[in-house]
Amino acid sequence: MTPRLNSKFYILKYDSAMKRLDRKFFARDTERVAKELLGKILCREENGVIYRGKIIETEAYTQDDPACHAFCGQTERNKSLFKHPGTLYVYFTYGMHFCANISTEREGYGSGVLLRALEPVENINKTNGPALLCKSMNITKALDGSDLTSPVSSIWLQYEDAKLINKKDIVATTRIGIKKAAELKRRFYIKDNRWVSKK
DNA sequence: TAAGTGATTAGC
DNA sequence: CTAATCACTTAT
Repeated sequence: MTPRLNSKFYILKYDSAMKRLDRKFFARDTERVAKELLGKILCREENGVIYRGKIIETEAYTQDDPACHAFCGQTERNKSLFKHPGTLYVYFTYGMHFCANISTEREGYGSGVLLRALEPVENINKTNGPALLCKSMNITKALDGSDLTSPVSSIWLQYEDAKLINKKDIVATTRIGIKKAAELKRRFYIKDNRWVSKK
């Protein structure tokens, strides 16, 4: 598979396909995926425009966790959390906001990582909160169920050779905006990053 | 600290 | 069916 230099379209498709994080990355322990997503680049293409942001804050949710949307089992709303790892779960809340998660572990088990904040990289600006980042990239319910690992998906994670964020630069603390299981330290962010959502 | 805003879900 | 809740944001 070699890109033809005279075909812009072909190069774009080739480039995108080769750079995407694959299913194996997501098919692991949810907390581990939440930590390793820090520093990765979330990409979204719409109408020929590519939006990019570096993930700098995440939260882990597993089916055995009372704060997880999947805790009471699968419903029409949360079904994407149960799909194969790397599936996007977008939900609508407070009558006006969308939030995005990525399913983890294995098919049939309801778990995922909430994307809470990005550091702008390309064509986005206000991204320091889970609903703000969705707004900045126009992530809506229409994308719920998307396979982030598919070479033709309009939303994906860019593969980066860069090293994982050093453990000493990852802060692990309590999650925001939940009442149940509020003591669990399943929120992770890159230390000293100015785009971390405010408490 | 409270309002805005409507889908989702649990409980009759 | 009804009512409470909600992994948020913005403006007081």
